[in-house]
Amino acid sequence: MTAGRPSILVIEDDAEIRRVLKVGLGHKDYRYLEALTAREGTTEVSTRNPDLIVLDLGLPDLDGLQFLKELRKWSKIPVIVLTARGKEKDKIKALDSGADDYLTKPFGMGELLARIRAALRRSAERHGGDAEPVFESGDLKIDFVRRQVFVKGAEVRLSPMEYRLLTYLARHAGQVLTQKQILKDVWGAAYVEKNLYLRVHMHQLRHKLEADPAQPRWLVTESGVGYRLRSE
Amino acid sequence: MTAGRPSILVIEDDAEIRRVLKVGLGHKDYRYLEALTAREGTTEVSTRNPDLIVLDLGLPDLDGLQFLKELRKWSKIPVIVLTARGKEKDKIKALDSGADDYLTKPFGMGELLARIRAALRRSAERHGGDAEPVFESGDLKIDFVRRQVFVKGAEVRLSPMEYRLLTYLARHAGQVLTQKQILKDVWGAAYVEKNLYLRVHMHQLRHKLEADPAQPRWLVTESGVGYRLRSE
DNA sequence: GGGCAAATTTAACAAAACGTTAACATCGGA
DNA sequence: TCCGATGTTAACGTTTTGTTAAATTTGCCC
Repeated sequence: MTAGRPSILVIEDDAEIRRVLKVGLGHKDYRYLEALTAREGTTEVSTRNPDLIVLDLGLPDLDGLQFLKELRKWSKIPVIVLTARGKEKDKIKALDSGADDYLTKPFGMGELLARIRAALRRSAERHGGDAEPVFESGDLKIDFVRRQVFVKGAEVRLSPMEYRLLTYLARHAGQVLTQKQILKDVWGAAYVEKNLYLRVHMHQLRHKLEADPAQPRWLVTESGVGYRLRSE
Repeated sequence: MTAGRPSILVIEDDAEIRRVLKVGLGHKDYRYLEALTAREGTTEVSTRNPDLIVLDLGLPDLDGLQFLKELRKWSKIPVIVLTARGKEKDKIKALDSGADDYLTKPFGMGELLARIRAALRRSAERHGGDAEPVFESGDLKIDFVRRQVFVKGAEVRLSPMEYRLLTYLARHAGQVLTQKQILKDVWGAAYVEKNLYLRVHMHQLRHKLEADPAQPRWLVTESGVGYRLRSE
């Protein structure tokens, strides 16, 4: 909501986790809403119009994934997904279905709050409408108009593919992107299986942009999932 | 004049008026081009890419107004319209359709020349952004008013095409321009596929301007994309 | 309008950049 | 310690860009 505090809808069947989240979120910065099932979640979303959703993938009635897919047909509300450890497949499927970020249980409240802040910030920028003509984070700078990339003020020369890949990551800065998503959007739908392309080009980008390519500061890999361009 | 004069396309069916304009325009300051019909005018525009158009509204085949509307879908070339006395309605419609100025017949040559100068100046300003009369970067200097180019203070002779290409790059200095963009704006819309023209002329420009043409300092290529004139 | 010089357009070929691929190394979790 | 996922490197083939010179067109003076 534009006025007052942002509202966060938690869709979660486990009472213990709900209790923790209610305490952690509802106190001062956010308005806390909750739903115990996907069905209930759907009505909550359409009647309360929350600013962000925290969704547990292991729901009793309807699969959380199914809920997400349905939601994405008509809404772009940011969704942070909670998964049980080891359910890597579900996590990736959720991201591919339009989730913005994920957290593996058990998680710390501090981390969840940080990810909520990041997602809300990205969402606000998206709504700001005008696509920023430059991206800046630390000493990495991308000028989309001039098609130039700088590290510490010095221009870096990128190939067409490298530039495409980097700008794609930058436009979704801070967000986890699955390998499939990246390949689909940067190379094209026919290339979703070509993970090697991504590895090689990511390596080249790190080589050109990172001070220490072995310890990347911006182009971080989310093992088992994909990559993320860290912002600031 | 080392770099060619602005070219003006006159679209006019009346032979007498054409004769007057040819004498008045074609003599020294401008290159005179002509077309007798709107159809002919369209091909002239797309193949010769003139700097300005003088258009008679009373054409035999297609209405001059119609021509103007079609033209404005793909080109911003300044157009000065000629109307017969009393056809006020047409005049207004022409301005609404994208004409830059108008003149009522009969008109004096002096007035037409003044309006042409004004329109060309406005057009140059539009393209240059700021109305800078000179471009300077390192020891490369372009005087847009005198149409002269200097390297380390010594004047360099450029062909008309070379000059057009260089000034186009200079007016977008620092920005990467795709081959298509350059071809469309420098050669004309009919030439967007003629990449070879661009390669050859770029080579000639480098030969004339760069200290080491193999390691260009200003006229850099953005592989897979296009070219860019680096500024300081 | 003919003829000359300059400019542009072609064509053929060379060089460089790029994407793709394979083979192998390394890392991190079970 | 094993295995899958990710990182690294170099080579290959293709596409893009550069180079040169010749053919054609254009502008222009007479």
